[in-house]
Amino acid sequence: MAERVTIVEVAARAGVAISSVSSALNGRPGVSEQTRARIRQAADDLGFVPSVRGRSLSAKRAFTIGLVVHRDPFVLESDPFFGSFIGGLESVLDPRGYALILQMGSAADEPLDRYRRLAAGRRVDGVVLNELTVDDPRVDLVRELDLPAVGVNPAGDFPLPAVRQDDSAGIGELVDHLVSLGHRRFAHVAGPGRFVHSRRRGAAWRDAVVAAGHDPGAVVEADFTYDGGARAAARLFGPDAPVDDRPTAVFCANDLAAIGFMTELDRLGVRVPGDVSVAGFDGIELGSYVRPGLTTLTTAPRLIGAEAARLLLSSVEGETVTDAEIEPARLLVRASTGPAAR
Amino acid sequence: MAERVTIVEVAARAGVAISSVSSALNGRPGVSEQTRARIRQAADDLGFVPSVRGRSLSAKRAFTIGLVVHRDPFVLESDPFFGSFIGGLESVLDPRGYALILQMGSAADEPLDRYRRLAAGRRVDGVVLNELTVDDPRVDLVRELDLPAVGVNPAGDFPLPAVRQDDSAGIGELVDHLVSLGHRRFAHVAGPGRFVHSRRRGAAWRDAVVAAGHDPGAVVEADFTYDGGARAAARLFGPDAPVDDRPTAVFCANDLAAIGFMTELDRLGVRVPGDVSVAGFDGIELGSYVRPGLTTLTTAPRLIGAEAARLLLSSVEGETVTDAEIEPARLLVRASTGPAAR
DNA sequence: TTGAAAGCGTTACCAC
DNA sequence: GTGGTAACGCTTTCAA
Repeated sequence: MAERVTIVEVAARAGVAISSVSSALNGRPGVSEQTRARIRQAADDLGFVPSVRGRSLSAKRAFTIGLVVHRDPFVLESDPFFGSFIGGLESVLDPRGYALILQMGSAADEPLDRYRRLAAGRRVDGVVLNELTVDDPRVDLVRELDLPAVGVNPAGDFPLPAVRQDDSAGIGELVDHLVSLGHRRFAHVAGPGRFVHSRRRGAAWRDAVVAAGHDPGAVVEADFTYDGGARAAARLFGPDAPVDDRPTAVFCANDLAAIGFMTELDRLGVRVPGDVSVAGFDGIELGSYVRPGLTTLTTAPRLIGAEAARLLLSSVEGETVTDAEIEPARLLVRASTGPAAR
Repeated sequence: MAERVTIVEVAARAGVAISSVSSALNGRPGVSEQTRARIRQAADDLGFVPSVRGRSLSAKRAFTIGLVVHRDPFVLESDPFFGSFIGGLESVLDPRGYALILQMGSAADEPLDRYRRLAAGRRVDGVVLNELTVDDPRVDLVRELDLPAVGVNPAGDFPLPAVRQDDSAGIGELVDHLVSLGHRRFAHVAGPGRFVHSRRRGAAWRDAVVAAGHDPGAVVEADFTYDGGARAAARLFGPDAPVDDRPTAVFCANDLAAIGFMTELDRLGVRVPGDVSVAGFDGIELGSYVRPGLTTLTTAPRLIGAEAARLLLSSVEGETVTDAEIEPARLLVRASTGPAAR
C-alpha cells in the first residue's frame, strides 16, 4: 500500500504543531481562524484524511458497529429484510464516520461466540440485536461484555435501547378488512415460536379476531420460508386436511411464506381469493408481482435500520437514549383478499 | 465500555516484558518453552485477547476487507447471491482474524467515492470487486489507490487477481438438452449489457446455439429482476408479440427473472413446458419450489466468496496470487424444460 | 533468551 | 493561541 499522508506532514506544511492540526480539523476551539484556515488549506493540498487506526487507538473507539446474522445463508438468500435494513443502518453510520461489520453466524458455531470475539478484540463499539428470541441470551451477554447494543422490535420488557414498529394496529386493520368482506373462519401461518416477533404477530392476530367476535382458528407454525408456507397450505388444504370448517381467510406471518402458501393453494386447485383470502406481512417487492398481488402489511426496514443506527451511536457516544418508535405497519390491500365464499 | 485486559497486564502477571508476551503469543521464536507456557497461562487466566486497534496501528493493517454493494437496496432484497457469497467470504476471513465491512452504495452517491474513502481512512486492507461492468472504472481506481483487490468473474483480460466460474460448459449442456428435446426456435432474456457476466452468458448461449446449427433468436434485455423477467415474457408472448416464429425455448440470464418470466407466461395462458421451455441461471432455492420447478445452471456463490477472500488475503499479505477457478456451473434439469411442441 | 525502547497516527492535556 | 508530550495497545528492532 502506498504511503498515505499523516497529520505530521500536514503540520509541517502548515508550519504548526500536530496538536493544532488536530484541533483545527476537528473543529475544536483554541485555534485562531487564520491558522485554522491555513491548516485546512494544507490538509486539502495534501489530501489528508485521518487514519481510523490512529483515531481508534487514541479515542478508544473502533468507529465500527457490528451486525451478526444468525441464519443459515440459504435462508438469508430469500429474506428481503436485510438488504433494506442494512441500507438503513449504513445511511446513518456512514455520514458519521462509522462502518458496519457484518458477520454471518453459521448455524454450526455458537452464535454468542461471535459477539464475544467482536467485543474481546475491540472490533466494534456496539452491536444491533435483530430477530430477538424469547429470553434471548444475547441480552445478558452484551451486558456482561459491557457492549452497547440496541434491539429491533423486542418484547415489552426489553432492558436495552430499542426501536419498535407496532404491528397490532395494522393487523387490526387487516382483520377488520377481512371481517367486512364476510370472513368468519380464520387461520394463521405463524413464524417459529422462539422469535419475539413471531409471537407478537400471532398474538395481535388472535386478539383482533377475538375482539371482532370470531374464533381465531388454526395456527400452523412455519419457518418464514417459501417452502414452509407451501407446507402449511398443504396441511390446511391438502387431501389429508379436514374438509369442513376450512378457513376462508389466512394470515401468514411474512410475505415469503404467504407467497409459498398461495402457490401451493394454486397447485391444490384452491382459488385465491375466490376460495381463500391470503394476507402476508412485510411488504416485499415480490408481493406486488405475484398473481394475485399479495395483501400485506408494509413495514419499513430501511427506517428501522436508520433508527437502530442512530440509537446505537448515541449509546456508544454516551448520550442518554430513549427508544424509537417507527410509524406502524400499514395495511396494503391487493388482490389476494376478497369476499368470503358463500 | 469496561476496561479490557491489555498486553501490559499479561506481562506483569507473567513477570516478563511485553515484547516477550507478544513474541510468545504470536508463536515467534526467541522465547523459551518455559516462559512461553507461563505467558500463555497468564494470558488465559486474564482472558487476554489482543486489541485489533493496537495491532492495526502497529501492523499497518486494518484486518478488515471491504465489500461495496452497488445496487438499489430493493434489488438486493430479492437477490439470492449475496447471502451465500458473504457467507463464503466470512468463512475464510473470520478464522484468519479478518472482518468484513459491508457498504451499500446507494444509487444516488458516486459509488467510486466509497472506495476512495475506504482507502483514505485506511479502513480496509483490500476490497472485492463484484458485478463487474465492461471497462469497470473500479479497476483503475484500486490501482490508483494502491488498494489490493480481487475480481469476481471478470472479463478475460482482467488485470487483477480473480476468481472465475465457467458458465459456457453448462450453457452448452443446456443447449444440448434443449436441442435433444426437439427445440429449434430460441430466445434469450439477458441481463443489462454493461455487466460482464450478462455479456458472457449471452455470448455463451449464442455460441452454443449457433454451434448446434440453429438461430440464436431474439435477445430481450432485462435487469435480473422478477419484474424484468415478467416484462420480457409479455414482450415475447403478449398480445402485441408476433405470433409466428415464437420461441419454444427461452434461456433467462438468472433464475429470478426466469421465475418472473414463467409467472407471466402462466398469466398469458402459455404453458410451461408444454408450449415453451424455460431455463434460468443461478440455482436459487426458490427455483426448486415454484411450479414447474425451474431448470437452471447451479453456481456456487459460497465457494466463490471463499476463494475471493482467500485470494484477497494472500494479496494483502504480499504473497503472489494466481487466479482461482471454481468448478463450472452445472446443468440442473427440472420440470420447466420439456419436449418442443410440434 | 530477555527486556527496553521506538514507532504506528491520532487525540487530549498542559505548559508556555 | 500555540506547541510539546503523554497516552492509546501493540509489534519490532536491537542491546544486553
